[in-house]
Amino acid sequence: MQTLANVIRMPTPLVVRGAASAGVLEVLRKGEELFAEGDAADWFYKVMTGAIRTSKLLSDGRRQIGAFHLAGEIFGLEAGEVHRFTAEALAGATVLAFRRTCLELSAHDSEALREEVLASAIRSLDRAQEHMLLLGRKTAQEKVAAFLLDMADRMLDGEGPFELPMSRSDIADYLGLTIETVSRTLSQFTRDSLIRLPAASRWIELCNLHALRQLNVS
Amino acid sequence: MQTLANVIRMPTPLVVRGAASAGVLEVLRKGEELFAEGDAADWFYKVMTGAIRTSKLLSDGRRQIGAFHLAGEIFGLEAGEVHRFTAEALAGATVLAFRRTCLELSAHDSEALREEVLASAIRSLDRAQEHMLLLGRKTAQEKVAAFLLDMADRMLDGEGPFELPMSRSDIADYLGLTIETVSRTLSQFTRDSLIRLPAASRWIELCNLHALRQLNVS
DNA sequence: CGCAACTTTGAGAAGAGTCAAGACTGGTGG
DNA sequence: CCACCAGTCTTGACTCTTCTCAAAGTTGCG
Repeated sequence: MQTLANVIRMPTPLVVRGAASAGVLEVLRKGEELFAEGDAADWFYKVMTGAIRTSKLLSDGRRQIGAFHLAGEIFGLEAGEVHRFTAEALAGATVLAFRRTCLELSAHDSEALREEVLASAIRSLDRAQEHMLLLGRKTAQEKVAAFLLDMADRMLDGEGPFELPMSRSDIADYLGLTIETVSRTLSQFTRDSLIRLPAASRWIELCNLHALRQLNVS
Repeated sequence: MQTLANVIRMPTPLVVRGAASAGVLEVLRKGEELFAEGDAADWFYKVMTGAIRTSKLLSDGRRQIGAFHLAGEIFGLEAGEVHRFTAEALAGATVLAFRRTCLELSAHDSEALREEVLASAIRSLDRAQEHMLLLGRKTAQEKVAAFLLDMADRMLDGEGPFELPMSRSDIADYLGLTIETVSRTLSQFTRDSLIRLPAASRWIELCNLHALRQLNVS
């Protein structure tokens, strides 16, 4: 189903100025795919609102989510001609799409965008390094604690419960665990009073930051 | 022992033109550290000869190697003021060092270097994505098969045995396994005639590429 | 309200880790 | 040139974390 996204992209693109340069705004609904592994990589994107997951699939269905991108982050830029991972909206999201060719023009129009893109690529690489350490060397408890602290840090301005934008399955595929292990670990954290799960399963409150940070070794 | 490296680095830096821009050549001996996690990130590097490993350590000593960099690859560029991982030479290696400030000058001198750096960052991100999939979702056998095929592809121009530049411990820390599991998996591959280990433990020959590629799911 | 999708929980299996010992390699010095 | 030693690698026995399979409990959307 291509609704708003296409309407906006095709007849008369809605060009937004600001951020860094000109871009085309796209509105995505929950679960909607922005691009898939193997698609031509003519565009790259910046998250305006909502959250995007980027993932890779093995032929037998095993999935690894490489990152959750929140507002302000740039993603989808490729070295080759095609995208090397899939990007989907976690819930509703809006993104600004940029033609990849923008970067190739040597006009200094694109100077600012270019710098933003390089900085963003380096930050993504940083995050990827950190995530490889988590995937390769941390225990299930450490992984879940790291994830919760990271999400709270990025989504929350202070204390209190907050709503995770992703399912247990997304969390599992991000942390290299199964949904059962994620669920069991959250239950254990609840029993140990590290967190509270107030009924609706995507809401969470971190109660014992100190203990969570101890689990989140570094 | 600081030999050529210091001679070159200190009195009158040997400036090399070519590649993309000016750089300072450094010679590293086996195991020598180029920079550590937390060091000021005033320089970034391009591998000229040999191989470099980049890694992160947890406080209790667990280590994750993020990448092995072979000739031609750029690494060590950071978003912040300090390096977020350690870089060490696997065996002897030479690298070209660039001042990070090169990139900040808007002169079009640095245009070409800048482009090379962005391309390199994107390629690194690509590799990181692929490696996260391996770390999070592949079995020990699949990890080792993927590693062997990748190394053979990067180090070898065709058939025949080749010498891995890294120890079992490096391989284990790269694949998120223990050295025992790496060793057992290589032994199993040998029993199954997928590879041959001709005495000297770092030499290896891939005998059954077809079977290895089947293990290396994608 | 009802059903599909998601989440939790349990029991058992298995892949990879740990601990321990022995073999091999490669470099050093006699 | 050979012997020795430290470091590296392999192998074995056993443990344990996490996965798998199964079922019951929730949630939330239509």
